[in-house]
Amino acid sequence: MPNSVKKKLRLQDYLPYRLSVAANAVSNLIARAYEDRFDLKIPQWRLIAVLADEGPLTPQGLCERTVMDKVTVTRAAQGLIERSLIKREPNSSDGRSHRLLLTASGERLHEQVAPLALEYETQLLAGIDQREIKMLERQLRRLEEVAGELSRR
Amino acid sequence: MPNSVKKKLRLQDYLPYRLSVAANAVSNLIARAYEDRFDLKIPQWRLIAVLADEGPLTPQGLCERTVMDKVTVTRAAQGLIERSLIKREPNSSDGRSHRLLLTASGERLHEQVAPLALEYETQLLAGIDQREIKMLERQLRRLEEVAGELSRR
DNA sequence: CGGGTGTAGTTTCAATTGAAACTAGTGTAG
DNA sequence: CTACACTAGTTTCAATTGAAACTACACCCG
Repeated sequence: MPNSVKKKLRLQDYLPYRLSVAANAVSNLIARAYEDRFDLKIPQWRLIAVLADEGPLTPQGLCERTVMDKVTVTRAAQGLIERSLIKREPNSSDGRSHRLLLTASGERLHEQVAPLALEYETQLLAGIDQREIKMLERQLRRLEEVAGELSRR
Repeated sequence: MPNSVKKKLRLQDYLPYRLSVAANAVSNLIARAYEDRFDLKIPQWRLIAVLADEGPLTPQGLCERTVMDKVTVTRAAQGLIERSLIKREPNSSDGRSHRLLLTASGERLHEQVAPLALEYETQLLAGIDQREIKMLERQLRRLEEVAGELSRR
């Protein structure tokens, strides 16, 4: 593109806008589903998903894997502990920290939520072919990375 | 895919998660830029962008075009009115409503923000070819639409 | 060791959000 | 007309968010 061609700005076609709108629509859908059926907020659901997938982790580790603030992790964990879906164990290697892990009932809950989560994903992606899905995922990761770099300047 | 193949759930590969993370990274980047340089919040910037593109609109019209709540629009507009970037005119055809439009200084501000906005978009999409960009946009619109439909049941 | 600097997690507080209540004007049916 | 149901926009209130302060422990240096 010759750089003399100035693109006009239309919010409707502006990528950050489209991205935000799409993400909100999807988030709201899923948030309502988990809230209604399992009384889980999204941060709580994320902790459960990660703990089920990776096993015990410190809050720190959960922050990294969920890209959530440590405050958000603390609070999500408190809620789950109250419901005995996860529990704490001391962290022998660092007394400031602790390990969080699913209880048996947390695991059972996860076994219920996971299929629903996958079902939503399937519905959302229905009619998009496998190749495009891969590409979409790649681009989302790339956007995240580039945005991260730009903001670190 | 034979439906006996059960996909395992990994948060890292879960589309709604990736979408949310990417959108947050991009939003935060842009939000900081506008805030720092122009003292604009994202809802305010959206109003300006739409008014510059489409001319005077009612709050209602702005809700539709920005996919924001009417409360959010009211508040964003209040802030802009205080700074005289937009103004109100009575709506002759409906006394409950009014029209919002950019002032001269609002237009000047828009002329400053728009190039920055486009520059960010360019940076974010750098290295993705035109065809893939179109596809990404199409998929984001589709996700939004499907999510909307699913939530309306 | 003991003092100082750094880090993990929690708490506090102020800002942002959106649902629900509210206000004022519209439009229609009798 | 005028009463009633409805809609546009604003305000109120409670929930969510994250930055900053705080607490408790870790780790390094002399």
